[in-house]
Amino acid sequence: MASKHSHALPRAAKELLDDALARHGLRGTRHRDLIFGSLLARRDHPTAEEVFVRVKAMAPTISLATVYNCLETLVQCGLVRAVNHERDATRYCPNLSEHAHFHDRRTGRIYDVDLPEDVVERLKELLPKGYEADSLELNFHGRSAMEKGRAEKATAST
Amino acid sequence: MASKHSHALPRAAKELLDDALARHGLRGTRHRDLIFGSLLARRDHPTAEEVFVRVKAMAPTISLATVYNCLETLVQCGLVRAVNHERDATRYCPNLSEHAHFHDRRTGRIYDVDLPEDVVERLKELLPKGYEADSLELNFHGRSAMEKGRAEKATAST
DNA sequence: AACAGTAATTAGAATTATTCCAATTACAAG
DNA sequence: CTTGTAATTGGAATAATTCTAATTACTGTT
Repeated sequence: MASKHSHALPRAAKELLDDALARHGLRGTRHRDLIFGSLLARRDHPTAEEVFVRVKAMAPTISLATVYNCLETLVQCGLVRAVNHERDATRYCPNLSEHAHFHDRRTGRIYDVDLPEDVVERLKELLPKGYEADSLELNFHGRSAMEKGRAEKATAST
Repeated sequence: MASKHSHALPRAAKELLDDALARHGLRGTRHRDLIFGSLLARRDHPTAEEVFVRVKAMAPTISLATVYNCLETLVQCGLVRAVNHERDATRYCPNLSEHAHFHDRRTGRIYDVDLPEDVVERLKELLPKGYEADSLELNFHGRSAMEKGRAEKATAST
């Protein structure tokens, strides 16, 4: 049975979160903990709605607005990345390392793809002078050939 | 003074369009001409609304729905690319060559950045096996240092 | 030129993700 | 325990886009 703390933040994550919030002059709250925790517990790029239903299990009174607020806060603090694909609902993933995304056209799932730092640097060299990129976003689109409809290396998403 | 044909399609573009439409079993129409023409005439990544107002000058009765329809048609035919940035309105650019986009945070403008074929190939090699990408999307985010608020090499956007 | 069949266009309603708002609640510091 | 600020809330509001159900325009055929 899932205890009230099945998604409790590991000590390290908790510190990461509280530090980041403090650095931004924001408070640590139960909802922010829960939401960050739910993202870490299941790294499948959920939408705000999906986070909402997951988190409601542990905080039944939470509102969707709060989920949006908290997610936005986490993004601002650099702990979470917002991932957009066309006009679909924004999805969220805990950041940690630089990576690209692979969008499977067939299933709609999103997979993380490791993106080495030196590749990022090389890409930035494509920019004509005068253009300073502080970040970049790389998305692949195609089909992943998975035998049993299950992810192998990368993390799946709805 | 702008004549009724100030945005008339150059012969080559007209052929490109009609061929692409024919290949997809679609008809050439005045509206499709106008919209494709307006994109080519000013390559500044306009939104559907912006295309709407531009095209209304020459076809005052055109509806926004038609603009959306035509843009979608052009995208399907591979003549135009839809560009998304976060949750902003989709912007459209005539395709022609493989390229990345640079989003200027300050102005919101989008610039095209040439993306050599061999770089694309190299990037696809980042994918673990089992993942077949048929296309990729590369977006830079940052600030462009332009002296007079005017584009130098790349094409500006609203 | 009239006809049939399909495709394109239209105006406006409907949808959807997200943001805004004004009111309440929860903390944190003095 | 007050007081100020930040967080949360539910519901209304927004904005881009899509859908719908007609109408209109072509295309190819007689």
